[in-house]
Amino acid sequence: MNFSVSEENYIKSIYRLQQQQEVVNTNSLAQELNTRAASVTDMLKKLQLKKLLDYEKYRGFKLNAAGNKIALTIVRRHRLWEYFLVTKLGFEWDKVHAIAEELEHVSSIELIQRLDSFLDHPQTDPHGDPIPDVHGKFTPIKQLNLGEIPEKKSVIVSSVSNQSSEMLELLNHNNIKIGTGLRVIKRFAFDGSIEIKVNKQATCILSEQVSKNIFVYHD
Amino acid sequence: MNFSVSEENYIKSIYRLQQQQEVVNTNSLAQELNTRAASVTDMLKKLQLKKLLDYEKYRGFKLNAAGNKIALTIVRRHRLWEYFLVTKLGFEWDKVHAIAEELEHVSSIELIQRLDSFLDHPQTDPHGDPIPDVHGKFTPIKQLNLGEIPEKKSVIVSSVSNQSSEMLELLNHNNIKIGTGLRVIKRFAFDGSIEIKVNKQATCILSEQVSKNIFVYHD
DNA sequence: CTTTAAATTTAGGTAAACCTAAAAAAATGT
DNA sequence: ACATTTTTTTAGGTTTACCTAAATTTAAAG
Repeated sequence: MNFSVSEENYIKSIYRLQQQQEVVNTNSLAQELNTRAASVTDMLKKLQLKKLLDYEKYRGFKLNAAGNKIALTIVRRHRLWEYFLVTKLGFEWDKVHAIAEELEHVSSIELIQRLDSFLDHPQTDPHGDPIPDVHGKFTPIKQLNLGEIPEKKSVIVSSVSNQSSEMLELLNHNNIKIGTGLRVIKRFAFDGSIEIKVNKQATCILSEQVSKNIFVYHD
Repeated sequence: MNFSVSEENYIKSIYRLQQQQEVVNTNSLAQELNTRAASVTDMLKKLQLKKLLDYEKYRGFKLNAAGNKIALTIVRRHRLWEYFLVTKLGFEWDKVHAIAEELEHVSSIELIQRLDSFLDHPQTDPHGDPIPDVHGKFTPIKQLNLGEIPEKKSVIVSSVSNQSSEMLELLNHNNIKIGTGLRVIKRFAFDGSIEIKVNKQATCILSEQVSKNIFVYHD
């Protein structure tokens, strides 16, 4: 079956929210998509009609197996294009999200197959997120939230969940990228901010809001 | 200014028709876009309002300077993507048109700049058509129509104007591609078909309809 | 020079994807 | 338990890009 750009964006956003909350609600999806709750309800009906969604009025909704599969092909396209933009065209990793957001809707199956080969079947995108294979399978990296790493622990940055330009600009400023080694020096109970050492060199302070969006794995 | 996918497709089609006819008419544009005359009229008003079009009711229309410039940036994007698909992803030259048709609407200026550099600033697309530069400039190759080449003349294929899969399949079958040497053996007055020798080897017959869509330059 | 035919535009309507405002259901506080 | 707040849905409207059918303009033919 074939989906409109709007439908694909809804599917992708529902998928993303499901990583955090088992069942998604109308308002959070509206916020995610920069639209209004009433518009979301309209689209939910449509996606339910197309049998991609488990949806009970007033009770929330989630993608079913079919919906999940489609979400994963969109995620796959998005992350392959991001990888292309960074490794082949030389974009900075914080500039690719918006462009990949457009490219991901070009739906030729052969295009994505060939792009994948051309890029030598990359496993993760420039933000460290895994790229699903043709069947939607991927090995999730067991990631820990930087906001929960205790003092004196050393870790390596694996991915960043909030990919806004503002967020990534801040990370760039502090020389933090995928693969960077971090060590938590001090944790401030007052506001949840943490002091960290970056690559065994400079130290910096990250707000709780920032550290919650950084995922890491053990050194 | 920013244009919808529909607007861009109209602009591109008007540009293409203008290569053949100075002033474009509603019906031929409707046919080109696989839509109805009434829909075309709707869009003409819109494009005129946006000051991209010289349009006189019932009298035909053409792109003005602003419209032309936009057409050329779309053509540039389309041809760069076609070049990418063939040289980097290994697509056959007759399979890329539809995909480039989607990719061309991704509008990031930086994307196209970087793609152009990545491809080493190609001058022509896989069909032999010149790729306009950032300013819309390109050097048109002086091309002759194969349908008008006299008997016993040898020429080289420079481009193909009808890029339908069917047309290109036929050319592939006869081993004709950009750069192929052709010699007109005989011209049949009855139906305008011609007998040609391909690469000094096999001979084949091309209908007038086909030969009219092949452009060549002197050997 | 009028009649007919062809091309084009207008009028009015549809579907997709949005919106605001009001109604309905669910959650919350006392 | 019931009133209030929050969340969600419904009702009805807008815009874009289509459509058909009818009216208008231009071109062609006798």
